[in-house]
Amino acid sequence: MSQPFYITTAIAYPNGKPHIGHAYEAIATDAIARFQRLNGREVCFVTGTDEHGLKMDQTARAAGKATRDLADEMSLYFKQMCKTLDISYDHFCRTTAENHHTASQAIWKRLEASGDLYLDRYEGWYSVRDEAYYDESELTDGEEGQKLSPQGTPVEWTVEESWFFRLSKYEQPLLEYYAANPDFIRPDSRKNETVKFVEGGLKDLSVSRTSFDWGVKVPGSENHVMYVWLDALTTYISAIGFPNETEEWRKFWPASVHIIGKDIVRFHTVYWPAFLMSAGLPLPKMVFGHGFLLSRGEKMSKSLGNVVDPIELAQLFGVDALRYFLLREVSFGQDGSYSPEAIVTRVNADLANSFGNLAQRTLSLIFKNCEGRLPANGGHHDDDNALLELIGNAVSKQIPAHFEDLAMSQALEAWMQAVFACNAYVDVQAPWALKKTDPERMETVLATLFMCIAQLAIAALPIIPGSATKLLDQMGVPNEARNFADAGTHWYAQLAESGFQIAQPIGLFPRLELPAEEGVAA
RNA sequence: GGCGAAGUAGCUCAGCUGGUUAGAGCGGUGGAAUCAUAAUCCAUAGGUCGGGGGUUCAAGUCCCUCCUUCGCUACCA
Repeated sequence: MSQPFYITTAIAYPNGKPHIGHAYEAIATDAIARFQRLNGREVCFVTGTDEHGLKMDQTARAAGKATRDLADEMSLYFKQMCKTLDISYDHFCRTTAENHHTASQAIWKRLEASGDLYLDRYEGWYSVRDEAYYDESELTDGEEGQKLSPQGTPVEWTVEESWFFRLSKYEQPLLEYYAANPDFIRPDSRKNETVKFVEGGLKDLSVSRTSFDWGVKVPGSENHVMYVWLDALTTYISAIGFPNETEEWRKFWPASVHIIGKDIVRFHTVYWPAFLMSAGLPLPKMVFGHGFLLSRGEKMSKSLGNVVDPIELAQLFGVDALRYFLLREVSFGQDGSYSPEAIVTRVNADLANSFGNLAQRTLSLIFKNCEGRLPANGGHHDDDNALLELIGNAVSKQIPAHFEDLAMSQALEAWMQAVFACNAYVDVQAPWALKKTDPERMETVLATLFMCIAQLAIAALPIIPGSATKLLDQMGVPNEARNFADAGTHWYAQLAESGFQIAQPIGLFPRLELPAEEGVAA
Protein backbone atom coordinates (compact mmCIF):
# COMPACT_ATOMS: atom_id res chain seq x y z
CA MET A 1 0.00 0.00 0.00
CA SER A 2 1.54 3.24 -1.07
CA GLN A 3 1.76 6.18 1.19
CA PRO A 4 -0.14 9.26 -0.04
CA PHE A 5 1.81 12.39 -0.83
CA TYR A 6 0.00 15.70 -1.24
CA ILE A 7 1.91 18.64 -2.64
CA THR A 8 0.82 22.09 -3.74
CA THR A 9 2.25 25.17 -5.33
CA ALA A 10 1.06 28.52 -4.09
CA ILE A 11 -2.19 29.50 -5.76
CA ALA A 12 -1.02 32.19 -8.16
CA TYR A 13 -2.56 35.63 -8.25
CA PRO A 14 -3.33 36.17 -11.93
CA ASN A 15 -3.52 39.92 -12.26
CA GLY A 16 -0.78 39.56 -14.84
CA LYS A 17 0.58 36.85 -17.04
CA PRO A 18 2.75 34.19 -15.45
CA HIS A 19 6.39 35.12 -15.13
CA ILE A 20 9.51 33.11 -14.55
CA GLY A 21 8.88 33.02 -10.80
CA HIS A 22 5.62 31.18 -11.30
CA ALA A 23 7.32 28.86 -13.74
CA TYR A 24 10.11 28.15 -11.31
CA GLU A 25 7.73 27.26 -8.52
CA ALA A 26 5.65 25.06 -10.79
CA ILE A 27 8.72 23.27 -12.14
CA ALA A 28 10.24 22.65 -8.73
CA THR A 29 6.96 21.37 -7.36
CA ASP A 30 6.46 19.21 -10.40
CA ALA A 31 9.90 17.66 -10.02
CA ILE A 32 9.11 16.74 -6.42
CA ALA A 33 5.74 15.33 -7.38
CA ARG A 34 7.24 13.28 -10.18
CA PHE A 35 9.96 12.02 -7.90
CA GLN A 36 7.46 10.84 -5.33
CA ARG A 37 5.46 9.02 -7.96
CA LEU A 38 8.64 7.28 -9.13
CA ASN A 39 9.34 6.61 -5.51
CA GLY A 40 6.15 4.65 -5.23
CA ARG A 41 4.00 7.20 -3.45
CA GLU A 42 0.45 7.99 -4.43
CA VAL A 43 0.68 11.65 -5.30
CA CYS A 44 -1.82 14.45 -5.45
CA PHE A 45 -0.43 17.65 -6.94
CA VAL A 46 -2.50 20.82 -6.82
CA THR A 47 -1.93 24.20 -8.39
CA GLY A 48 -4.26 26.96 -9.50
CA THR A 49 -5.17 30.60 -9.45
CA ASP A 50 -6.34 32.90 -6.67
CA GLU A 51 -8.70 35.17 -8.51
CA HIS A 52 -10.47 37.22 -5.89
CA GLY A 53 -9.49 40.44 -4.22
CA LEU A 54 -9.28 44.07 -4.98
CA LYS A 55 -6.41 43.98 -7.40
CA MET A 56 -8.18 41.70 -9.82
CA ASP A 57 -11.14 44.03 -9.67
CA GLN A 58 -8.95 47.06 -10.30
CA THR A 59 -6.96 45.41 -13.06
CA ALA A 60 -10.13 44.42 -14.84
CA ARG A 61 -11.59 47.88 -14.52
CA ALA A 62 -8.41 49.43 -15.87
CA ALA A 63 -8.59 47.10 -18.85
CA GLY A 64 -12.28 47.77 -19.34
CA LYS A 65 -13.21 44.17 -18.76
CA ALA A 66 -15.56 42.33 -16.50
CA THR A 67 -13.61 40.94 -13.58
CA ARG A 68 -14.89 37.49 -14.28
CA ASP A 69 -13.69 37.67 -17.88
CA LEU A 70 -10.27 38.83 -16.82
CA ALA A 71 -10.08 35.97 -14.36
CA ASP A 72 -11.03 33.48 -17.03
CA GLU A 73 -8.49 34.85 -19.43
CA MET A 74 -5.63 35.08 -16.99
CA SER A 75 -6.28 31.76 -15.41
CA LEU A 76 -5.99 30.23 -18.83
CA TYR A 77 -2.48 31.64 -19.23
CA PHE A 78 -1.42 29.85 -16.10
CA LYS A 79 -2.95 26.64 -17.27
CA GLN A 80 -1.17 26.98 -20.58
CA MET A 81 2.09 27.63 -18.82
CA CYS A 82 1.66 24.37 -16.94
CA LYS A 83 1.04 22.54 -20.17
CA THR A 84 4.06 24.04 -21.86
CA LEU A 85 6.31 23.24 -18.95
CA ASP A 86 5.14 19.65 -18.50
CA ILE A 87 3.64 20.32 -15.10
CA SER A 88 1.92 17.12 -14.02
CA TYR A 89 -0.71 18.57 -11.72
CA ASP A 90 -3.72 16.53 -10.70
CA HIS A 91 -6.01 19.49 -10.01
CA PHE A 92 -5.90 23.03 -11.28
CA CYS A 93 -8.08 25.04 -8.94
CA ARG A 94 -9.69 28.37 -9.43
CA THR A 95 -10.93 30.21 -6.39
CA THR A 96 -13.87 31.49 -8.40
CA ALA A 97 -15.22 27.95 -8.72
CA GLU A 98 -18.45 27.25 -6.96
CA ASN A 99 -17.16 24.35 -4.88
CA HIS A 100 -14.41 26.60 -3.65
CA HIS A 101 -16.89 29.21 -2.47
CA THR A 102 -18.75 26.50 -0.65
CA ALA A 103 -15.55 25.30 0.98
CA SER A 104 -14.53 28.81 2.00
CA GLN A 105 -17.89 29.43 3.59
CA ALA A 106 -17.67 26.09 5.32
CA ILE A 107 -14.33 26.91 6.91
CA TRP A 108 -15.67 30.34 7.84
CA LYS A 109 -18.52 28.71 9.70
CA ARG A 110 -16.07 26.52 11.53
CA LEU A 111 -14.05 29.52 12.64
CA GLU A 112 -17.25 31.16 13.75
CA ALA A 113 -18.35 28.05 15.63
CA SER A 114 -15.04 28.10 17.48
CA GLY A 115 -15.83 31.58 18.66
CA ASP A 116 -12.89 33.00 16.77
CA LEU A 117 -14.76 35.53 14.66
CA TYR A 118 -16.20 38.80 15.86
CA LEU A 119 -17.56 41.87 14.17
CA ASP A 120 -15.74 45.11 14.85
CA ARG A 121 -14.63 48.23 13.14
CA TYR A 122 -11.48 48.68 11.22
CA GLU A 123 -10.25 52.22 11.52
CA GLY A 124 -7.27 53.89 10.02
CA TRP A 125 -5.79 56.21 7.48
CA TYR A 126 -7.18 55.05 4.19
CA SER A 127 -6.12 56.03 0.72
CA VAL A 128 -8.93 55.71 -1.78
CA ARG A 129 -6.39 55.88 -4.59
CA ASP A 130 -4.27 53.06 -3.21
CA GLU A 131 -7.23 51.27 -1.69
CA ALA A 132 -5.11 50.55 1.32
CA TYR A 133 -4.78 51.46 4.97
CA TYR A 134 -1.62 53.01 6.32
CA ASP A 135 -0.18 53.38 9.74
CA GLU A 136 0.15 56.86 11.17
CA SER A 137 3.91 56.47 11.17
CA GLU A 138 4.01 55.90 7.42
CA LEU A 139 2.31 59.16 6.58
CA THR A 140 3.85 62.40 5.49
CA ASP A 141 2.44 65.87 5.63
CA GLY A 142 1.52 67.37 2.31
CA GLU A 143 0.40 70.86 1.43
CA GLU A 144 -2.36 72.51 3.44
CA GLY A 145 -1.93 69.94 6.18
CA GLN A 146 -3.22 67.11 4.02
CA LYS A 147 -1.77 63.81 5.13
CA LEU A 148 -0.22 61.70 2.41
CA SER A 149 0.48 57.99 2.04
CA PRO A 150 3.97 56.69 1.24
CA GLN A 151 2.84 56.75 -2.39
CA GLY A 152 2.00 60.42 -2.05
CA THR A 153 -1.73 59.92 -2.33
CA PRO A 154 -4.13 61.65 0.05
CA VAL A 155 -5.46 59.64 2.97
CA GLU A 156 -8.41 60.14 5.23
CA TRP A 157 -9.48 58.62 8.52
CA THR A 158 -11.87 55.87 7.63
CA VAL A 159 -13.98 53.49 9.63
CA GLU A 160 -15.05 50.22 8.07
CA GLU A 161 -17.01 47.39 9.58
CA SER A 162 -15.02 44.19 9.48
CA TRP A 163 -14.99 40.68 10.81
CA PHE A 164 -11.93 39.83 12.84
CA PHE A 165 -10.26 36.52 13.48
CA ARG A 166 -8.80 35.90 16.94
CA LEU A 167 -5.31 35.31 15.71
CA SER A 168 -3.92 36.43 19.05
CA LYS A 169 -5.42 33.36 20.66
CA TYR A 170 -3.14 31.13 18.59
CA GLU A 171 0.15 32.70 19.50
CA GLN A 172 1.12 30.03 22.00
CA PRO A 173 -0.37 27.09 20.11
CA LEU A 174 1.59 28.13 17.03
CA LEU A 175 4.85 28.47 18.91
CA GLU A 176 4.29 25.09 20.46
CA TYR A 177 3.57 23.60 17.07
CA TYR A 178 6.77 25.04 15.59
CA ALA A 179 8.76 23.66 18.48
CA ALA A 180 7.19 20.23 18.23
CA ASN A 181 7.56 20.05 14.45
CA PRO A 182 11.00 21.33 13.54
CA ASP A 183 10.47 20.57 9.85
CA PHE A 184 7.19 22.41 9.58
CA ILE A 185 8.86 25.50 8.16
CA ARG A 186 11.77 25.19 5.80
CA PRO A 187 14.39 26.32 5.16
CA ASP A 188 15.50 27.14 8.69
CA SER A 189 16.00 30.81 7.99
CA ARG A 190 12.30 31.11 7.21
CA LYS A 191 11.42 29.30 10.38
CA ASN A 192 13.51 31.68 12.42
CA GLU A 193 11.78 34.64 10.86
CA THR A 194 8.39 33.20 11.55
CA VAL A 195 9.12 32.26 15.13
CA LYS A 196 10.49 35.72 15.84
CA PHE A 197 7.45 37.26 14.27
CA VAL A 198 5.01 35.24 16.33
CA GLU A 199 6.99 35.78 19.51
CA GLY A 200 6.64 39.47 18.84
CA GLY A 201 2.93 39.10 19.42
CA LEU A 202 -0.03 38.51 17.14
CA LYS A 203 -2.85 40.93 16.61
CA ASP A 204 -6.28 39.83 15.55
CA LEU A 205 -6.70 39.78 11.83
CA SER A 206 -9.27 41.61 9.78
CA VAL A 207 -10.81 38.92 7.63
CA SER A 208 -13.60 40.61 5.72
CA ARG A 209 -14.07 43.66 3.52
CA THR A 210 -17.07 45.74 2.63
CA SER A 211 -15.31 48.10 0.25
CA PHE A 212 -15.63 45.78 -2.74
CA ASP A 213 -17.53 42.63 -3.55
CA TRP A 214 -15.24 40.53 -5.76
CA GLY A 215 -14.80 37.61 -3.45
CA VAL A 216 -16.50 34.96 -1.39
CA LYS A 217 -19.53 36.25 0.46
CA VAL A 218 -19.39 36.00 4.22
CA PRO A 219 -22.14 33.68 5.45
CA GLY A 220 -24.76 35.76 7.19
CA SER A 221 -23.12 39.06 6.26
CA GLU A 222 -23.77 39.34 2.59
CA ASN A 223 -22.29 42.82 2.34
CA HIS A 224 -18.91 41.41 3.37
CA VAL A 225 -16.51 39.43 1.25
CA MET A 226 -13.88 37.23 2.82
CA TYR A 227 -10.30 38.34 3.17
CA VAL A 228 -8.61 37.14 0.02
CA TRP A 229 -5.98 35.11 1.85
CA LEU A 230 -8.49 33.19 3.91
CA ASP A 231 -10.23 32.29 0.69
CA ALA A 232 -7.01 31.54 -1.20
CA LEU A 233 -5.51 29.30 1.45
CA THR A 234 -8.69 27.31 1.59
CA THR A 235 -7.89 26.12 -1.93
CA TYR A 236 -5.53 23.58 -0.46
CA ILE A 237 -8.44 21.76 1.10
CA SER A 238 -11.24 22.61 -1.31
CA ALA A 239 -9.10 21.11 -4.07
CA ILE A 240 -9.41 17.67 -2.55
CA GLY A 241 -13.03 17.80 -1.58
CA PHE A 242 -13.45 19.74 1.66
CA PRO A 243 -15.96 20.16 3.19
CA ASN A 244 -17.10 16.83 1.82
CA GLU A 245 -15.60 13.68 3.24
CA THR A 246 -14.40 12.53 -0.14
CA GLU A 247 -11.94 9.72 -0.64
CA GLU A 248 -9.29 12.19 -1.75
CA TRP A 249 -9.85 14.32 1.29
CA ARG A 250 -9.46 11.41 3.65
CA LYS A 251 -6.43 10.16 1.82
CA PHE A 252 -4.46 13.32 1.25
CA TRP A 253 -5.13 15.80 4.04
CA PRO A 254 -2.99 16.98 5.77
CA ALA A 255 -0.74 18.05 2.91
CA SER A 256 2.80 16.72 2.79
CA VAL A 257 4.17 20.07 1.71
CA HIS A 258 3.14 23.46 0.42
CA ILE A 259 5.75 24.89 -1.94
CA ILE A 260 5.59 28.68 -1.85
CA GLY A 261 7.66 31.78 -2.45
CA LYS A 262 9.56 33.25 0.46
CA ASP A 263 7.41 36.36 0.40
CA ILE A 264 4.27 34.56 1.49
CA VAL A 265 5.76 32.38 4.19
CA ARG A 266 3.87 34.22 6.89
CA PHE A 267 0.47 33.54 5.40
CA HIS A 268 1.26 29.88 5.22
CA THR A 269 3.01 29.43 8.54
CA VAL A 270 0.99 31.74 10.77
CA TYR A 271 -2.44 32.51 9.37
CA TRP A 272 -3.10 29.21 7.64
CA PRO A 273 -2.22 26.98 10.59
CA ALA A 274 -4.18 29.26 12.90
CA PHE A 275 -7.23 29.01 10.64
CA LEU A 276 -6.86 25.25 10.56
CA MET A 277 -6.47 24.99 14.31
CA SER A 278 -9.58 27.03 14.75
CA ALA A 279 -11.41 24.87 12.23
CA GLY A 280 -10.27 21.76 14.02
CA LEU A 281 -8.36 20.43 11.05
CA PRO A 282 -4.89 18.91 10.95
CA LEU A 283 -1.99 21.12 9.86
CA PRO A 284 0.16 20.58 6.78
CA LYS A 285 3.37 18.73 7.49
CA MET A 286 5.65 21.20 5.82
CA VAL A 287 5.76 24.61 4.26
CA PHE A 288 8.76 25.27 2.07
CA GLY A 289 9.63 28.85 1.09
CA HIS A 290 11.76 28.90 -2.03
CA GLY A 291 13.87 31.85 -3.15
CA PHE A 292 13.46 34.30 -5.97
CA LEU A 293 14.98 34.27 -9.39
CA LEU A 294 17.04 37.28 -10.26
CA SER A 295 17.95 38.44 -13.72
CA ARG A 296 21.70 38.83 -13.81
CA GLY A 297 21.59 39.37 -10.09
CA GLU A 298 18.90 42.01 -10.27
CA LYS A 299 15.33 41.76 -9.24
CA MET A 300 13.01 41.47 -12.17
CA SER A 301 10.52 44.22 -12.64
CA LYS A 302 8.48 45.70 -15.42
CA SER A 303 10.19 49.05 -15.09
CA LEU A 304 13.61 47.51 -15.57
CA GLY A 305 12.29 45.72 -18.61
CA ASN A 306 13.89 42.46 -17.57
CA VAL A 307 10.77 40.45 -16.98
CA VAL A 308 11.07 37.08 -18.62
CA ASP A 309 8.23 35.14 -20.18
CA PRO A 310 8.72 31.49 -19.25
CA ILE A 311 6.89 30.29 -22.32
CA GLU A 312 9.30 32.18 -24.55
CA LEU A 313 12.21 30.76 -22.64
CA ALA A 314 10.92 27.25 -23.02
CA GLN A 315 10.45 27.77 -26.74
CA LEU A 316 13.88 29.27 -27.08
CA PHE A 317 15.88 26.74 -25.12
CA GLY A 318 13.56 23.80 -24.70
CA VAL A 319 11.35 22.86 -21.81
CA ASP A 320 13.70 20.33 -20.33
CA ALA A 321 16.68 22.61 -20.73
CA LEU A 322 14.84 25.28 -18.76
CA ARG A 323 13.70 22.83 -16.12
CA TYR A 324 17.16 21.39 -15.77
CA PHE A 325 18.81 24.78 -15.53
CA LEU A 326 16.47 26.10 -12.86
CA LEU A 327 16.71 23.04 -10.69
CA ARG A 328 20.43 22.44 -11.14
CA GLU A 329 21.67 25.99 -10.92
CA VAL A 330 19.53 27.27 -8.09
CA SER A 331 19.88 25.81 -4.64
CA PHE A 332 16.26 25.23 -3.61
CA GLY A 333 15.37 27.64 -0.85
CA GLN A 334 17.85 30.29 -1.90
CA ASP A 335 17.66 33.04 -4.46
CA GLY A 336 19.13 32.25 -7.81
CA SER A 337 20.30 34.12 -10.83
CA TYR A 338 19.24 33.67 -14.39
CA SER A 339 20.81 34.80 -17.65
CA PRO A 340 20.76 33.44 -21.19
CA GLU A 341 24.50 32.85 -20.98
CA ALA A 342 24.11 30.85 -17.80
CA ILE A 343 21.44 28.61 -19.18
CA VAL A 344 23.32 27.99 -22.42
CA THR A 345 26.53 27.21 -20.58
CA ARG A 346 24.95 24.93 -18.02
CA VAL A 347 22.73 23.03 -20.40
CA ASN A 348 25.45 22.54 -22.97
CA ALA A 349 27.96 21.36 -20.42
CA ASP A 350 25.70 19.00 -18.52
CA LEU A 351 22.97 17.84 -20.85
CA ALA A 352 24.50 18.12 -24.31
CA ASN A 353 28.17 17.43 -23.72
CA SER A 354 28.15 15.13 -20.74
CA PHE A 355 24.92 13.18 -20.57
CA GLY A 356 23.55 13.58 -24.08
CA ASN A 357 26.87 12.77 -25.65
CA LEU A 358 27.35 9.81 -23.35
CA ALA A 359 24.07 8.34 -24.51
CA GLN A 360 24.73 9.18 -28.12
CA ARG A 361 28.23 7.71 -28.26
CA THR A 362 27.15 4.56 -26.48
CA LEU A 363 24.01 3.92 -28.47
CA SER A 364 25.86 4.66 -31.70
CA LEU A 365 28.48 2.08 -30.88
CA ILE A 366 25.81 -0.47 -30.14
CA PHE A 367 23.85 0.40 -33.23
CA LYS A 368 26.88 0.07 -35.47
CA ASN A 369 28.64 -2.85 -33.91
CA CYS A 370 26.06 -5.24 -32.53
CA GLU A 371 24.08 -6.12 -35.61
CA GLY A 372 20.95 -4.56 -34.31
CA ARG A 373 20.67 -6.32 -31.00
CA LEU A 374 21.66 -5.45 -27.49
CA PRO A 375 25.26 -6.31 -26.59
CA ALA A 376 25.84 -9.54 -24.73
CA ASN A 377 26.87 -9.44 -21.15
CA GLY A 378 29.92 -11.68 -21.08
CA GLY A 379 30.88 -11.50 -17.44
CA HIS A 380 31.82 -8.35 -15.64
CA HIS A 381 35.32 -7.20 -14.81
CA ASP A 382 36.16 -5.24 -11.71
CA ASP A 383 35.92 -2.01 -13.66
CA ASP A 384 32.42 -2.85 -14.76
CA ASN A 385 31.32 -3.79 -11.29
CA ALA A 386 32.81 -0.64 -9.87
CA LEU A 387 30.87 1.49 -12.32
CA LEU A 388 27.64 -0.42 -11.80
CA GLU A 389 28.01 -0.06 -8.09
CA LEU A 390 28.71 3.64 -8.33
CA ILE A 391 25.72 4.27 -10.58
CA GLY A 392 23.49 2.00 -8.53
CA ASN A 393 24.42 3.78 -5.37
CA ALA A 394 23.78 7.18 -6.92
CA VAL A 395 20.45 6.18 -8.39
CA SER A 396 19.07 4.11 -5.55
CA LYS A 397 20.52 6.02 -2.59
CA GLN A 398 22.08 9.44 -3.06
CA ILE A 399 19.73 10.95 -5.61
CA PRO A 400 16.49 9.85 -3.95
CA ALA A 401 17.78 11.00 -0.58
CA HIS A 402 18.41 14.46 -1.98
CA PHE A 403 15.03 14.57 -3.68
CA GLU A 404 13.40 13.49 -0.46
CA ASP A 405 15.10 16.43 1.18
CA LEU A 406 13.86 18.76 -1.58
CA ALA A 407 17.48 19.37 -2.55
CA MET A 408 17.08 19.07 -6.29
CA SER A 409 20.32 20.83 -7.12
CA GLN A 410 22.20 18.36 -4.97
CA ALA A 411 20.38 15.45 -6.53
CA LEU A 412 21.51 16.70 -9.91
CA GLU A 413 25.03 17.23 -8.71
CA ALA A 414 25.17 13.61 -7.66
CA TRP A 415 23.62 12.70 -10.99
CA MET A 416 26.34 14.58 -12.86
CA GLN A 417 29.05 12.87 -10.86
CA ALA A 418 27.61 9.58 -12.01
CA VAL A 419 27.54 10.78 -15.61
CA PHE A 420 31.19 11.80 -15.36
CA ALA A 421 32.05 8.35 -14.10
CA CYS A 422 30.41 6.80 -17.13
CA ASN A 423 32.31 9.00 -19.55
CA ALA A 424 35.56 8.22 -17.80
CA TYR A 425 34.73 4.54 -18.05
CA VAL A 426 34.08 4.81 -21.76
CA ASP A 427 37.45 6.41 -22.31
CA VAL A 428 39.33 3.89 -20.23
CA GLN A 429 37.60 0.87 -21.78
CA ALA A 430 37.71 2.31 -25.30
CA PRO A 431 35.12 -0.05 -26.76
CA TRP A 432 35.90 1.21 -30.29
CA ALA A 433 39.37 -0.31 -29.90
CA LEU A 434 38.01 -3.52 -28.35
CA LYS A 435 35.95 -3.96 -31.45
CA LYS A 436 39.06 -5.29 -33.20
CA THR A 437 40.93 -6.86 -30.32
CA ASP A 438 38.20 -8.36 -28.17
CA PRO A 439 34.65 -8.07 -29.51
CA GLU A 440 33.17 -9.99 -26.60
CA ARG A 441 34.69 -7.62 -24.14
CA MET A 442 33.40 -4.73 -26.20
CA GLU A 443 29.89 -6.06 -25.88
CA THR A 444 30.19 -6.42 -22.14
CA VAL A 445 31.41 -2.85 -21.86
CA LEU A 446 28.57 -1.56 -23.99
CA ALA A 447 26.04 -3.61 -22.05
CA THR A 448 27.38 -2.17 -18.84
CA LEU A 449 27.05 1.33 -20.21
CA PHE A 450 23.56 0.63 -21.48
CA MET A 451 22.41 -0.37 -18.02
CA CYS A 452 24.04 2.64 -16.43
CA ILE A 453 22.64 5.12 -18.89
CA ALA A 454 19.16 3.70 -18.47
CA GLN A 455 19.41 4.14 -14.73
CA LEU A 456 20.63 7.69 -15.13
CA ALA A 457 17.76 8.47 -17.47
CA ILE A 458 15.30 7.05 -14.95
CA ALA A 459 16.81 9.15 -12.18
CA ALA A 460 16.45 12.23 -14.38
CA LEU A 461 12.77 11.66 -15.12
CA PRO A 462 11.54 14.07 -12.44
CA ILE A 463 13.68 16.87 -13.84
CA ILE A 464 13.59 16.34 -17.59
CA PRO A 465 10.56 14.10 -18.10
CA GLY A 466 10.18 14.64 -21.83
CA SER A 467 13.68 13.91 -22.99
CA ALA A 468 14.40 11.24 -20.41
CA THR A 469 11.30 9.40 -21.54
CA LYS A 470 12.35 9.67 -25.17
CA LEU A 471 15.73 8.26 -24.34
CA LEU A 472 14.25 5.38 -22.38
CA ASP A 473 11.91 4.72 -25.27
CA GLN A 474 14.83 4.61 -27.70
CA MET A 475 16.51 2.17 -25.39
CA GLY A 476 13.44 0.03 -24.99
CA VAL A 477 13.57 0.17 -21.20
CA PRO A 478 10.35 -1.39 -19.94
CA ASN A 479 7.92 0.76 -18.00
CA GLU A 480 8.16 -1.52 -14.99
CA ALA A 481 11.80 -0.53 -14.61
CA ARG A 482 11.18 3.19 -14.81
CA ASN A 483 11.16 3.98 -11.13
CA PHE A 484 13.70 4.31 -8.38
CA ALA A 485 13.12 0.91 -6.87
CA ASP A 486 13.37 -1.10 -10.06
CA ALA A 487 15.86 0.88 -12.14
CA GLY A 488 18.74 -1.29 -11.00
CA THR A 489 17.02 -4.65 -11.29
CA HIS A 490 17.66 -7.28 -13.92
CA TRP A 491 15.49 -6.07 -16.75
CA TYR A 492 18.39 -5.98 -19.18
CA ALA A 493 18.74 -9.67 -19.88
CA GLN A 494 15.06 -9.94 -20.58
CA LEU A 495 15.15 -6.94 -22.88
CA ALA A 496 18.12 -8.38 -24.76
CA GLU A 497 16.44 -11.77 -25.13
CA SER A 498 13.24 -10.17 -26.33
CA GLY A 499 15.11 -9.33 -29.50
CA PHE A 500 14.70 -5.62 -28.97
CA GLN A 501 16.73 -3.58 -31.42
CA ILE A 502 17.75 -0.01 -31.11
CA ALA A 503 17.31 2.26 -34.07
CA GLN A 504 19.82 4.82 -35.24
CA PRO A 505 20.09 6.92 -32.08
CA ILE A 506 18.77 10.45 -32.18
CA GLY A 507 20.40 13.13 -30.04
CA LEU A 508 18.03 14.45 -27.42
CA PHE A 509 19.96 17.35 -26.02
CA PRO A 510 21.07 19.64 -28.84
CA ARG A 511 23.73 22.17 -28.06
CA LEU A 512 22.19 25.53 -27.43
CA GLU A 513 23.34 28.77 -28.92
CA LEU A 514 23.04 32.15 -27.36
CA PRO A 515 20.26 34.17 -28.96
CA ALA A 516 21.68 36.77 -31.30
CA GLU A 517 19.71 39.57 -29.71
CA GLU A 518 20.79 40.61 -26.24
CA GLY A 519 18.47 39.03 -23.69
CA VAL A 520 15.14 37.44 -24.34
CA ALA A 521 12.97 39.82 -22.39
CA ALA A 522 9.65 40.57 -23.93
C1' G B 1 15.18 51.69 13.31
C1' G B 2 13.90 46.29 13.90
C1' C B 3 14.37 41.31 11.92
C1' G B 4 16.68 38.23 8.37
C1' A B 5 20.01 36.57 4.27
C1' A B 6 24.60 36.90 1.84
C1' G B 7 30.07 38.25 1.30
C1' U B 8 34.79 31.20 -0.11
C1' A B 9 39.61 30.10 -6.55
C1' G B 10 38.78 34.76 -12.89
C1' C B 11 33.15 33.49 -13.04
C1' U B 12 28.74 30.74 -10.63
C1' C B 13 28.52 28.50 -6.30
C1' A B 14 28.97 23.53 -2.40
C1' G B 15 30.82 23.20 2.34
C1' C B 16 25.41 19.43 8.11
C1' U B 17 25.94 19.15 14.38
C1' G B 18 33.90 23.07 14.59
C1' G B 19 39.05 18.54 13.39
C1' U B 20 43.91 15.30 8.45
C1' U B 21 47.09 19.10 2.66
C1' A B 22 39.51 24.38 1.84
C1' G B 23 35.84 21.51 -2.75
C1' A B 24 32.75 21.26 -7.67
C1' G B 25 31.31 23.12 -12.38
C1' C B 26 32.54 26.74 -16.06
C1' G B 27 36.77 29.40 -17.95
C1' G B 28 42.35 29.22 -18.54
C1' U B 29 46.88 26.08 -19.34
C1' G B 30 49.35 21.31 -20.74
C1' G B 31 48.65 16.39 -22.34
C1' A B 32 45.69 11.83 -24.23
C1' A B 33 42.05 9.90 -27.31
C1' U B 34 38.95 9.93 -31.89
C1' C B 35 33.30 5.94 -30.53
C1' A B 36 30.25 10.57 -30.14
C1' U B 37 26.34 16.56 -30.50
C1' A B 38 34.37 20.01 -32.45
C1' A B 39 31.54 16.37 -27.69
C1' U B 40 35.14 13.03 -24.01
C1' C B 41 39.22 11.71 -20.57
C1' C B 42 43.71 12.93 -17.54
C1' A B 43 46.71 16.61 -15.09
C1' U B 44 46.93 21.54 -13.40
C1' A B 45 45.26 26.28 -11.74
C1' G B 46 48.88 28.21 -5.16
C1' G B 47 41.85 31.37 -2.90
C1' U B 48 44.96 35.62 4.24
C1' C B 49 37.34 31.38 3.19
C1' G B 50 34.79 40.48 3.52
C1' G B 51 38.16 43.35 7.82
C1' G B 52 39.40 43.06 13.04
C1' G B 53 39.08 40.77 17.83
C1' G B 54 37.72 36.50 20.91
C1' U B 55 36.51 31.20 22.64
C1' U B 56 39.02 26.38 21.74
C1' C B 57 44.14 21.55 21.67
C1' A B 58 41.59 22.82 16.83
C1' A B 59 37.20 27.76 13.21
C1' G B 60 34.74 29.45 6.33
C1' U B 61 32.34 26.27 10.36
C1' C B 62 30.91 29.15 17.38
C1' C B 63 30.90 34.45 19.98
C1' C B 64 31.68 39.97 19.53
C1' U B 65 32.47 44.05 16.40
C1' C B 66 33.05 46.69 11.85
C1' C B 67 32.40 47.12 6.37
C1' U B 68 29.58 45.90 1.84
C1' U B 69 25.26 43.94 -0.84
C1' C B 70 20.29 42.38 -0.57
C1' G B 71 15.33 41.03 1.31
C1' C B 72 11.31 41.64 4.78
C1' U B 73 8.77 44.97 8.23
C1' A B 74 1.19 42.86 8.52
C1' C B 75 -2.40 41.88 3.44
C1' C B 76 1.75 41.76 -4.98
C1' A B 77 4.50 34.80 -6.88
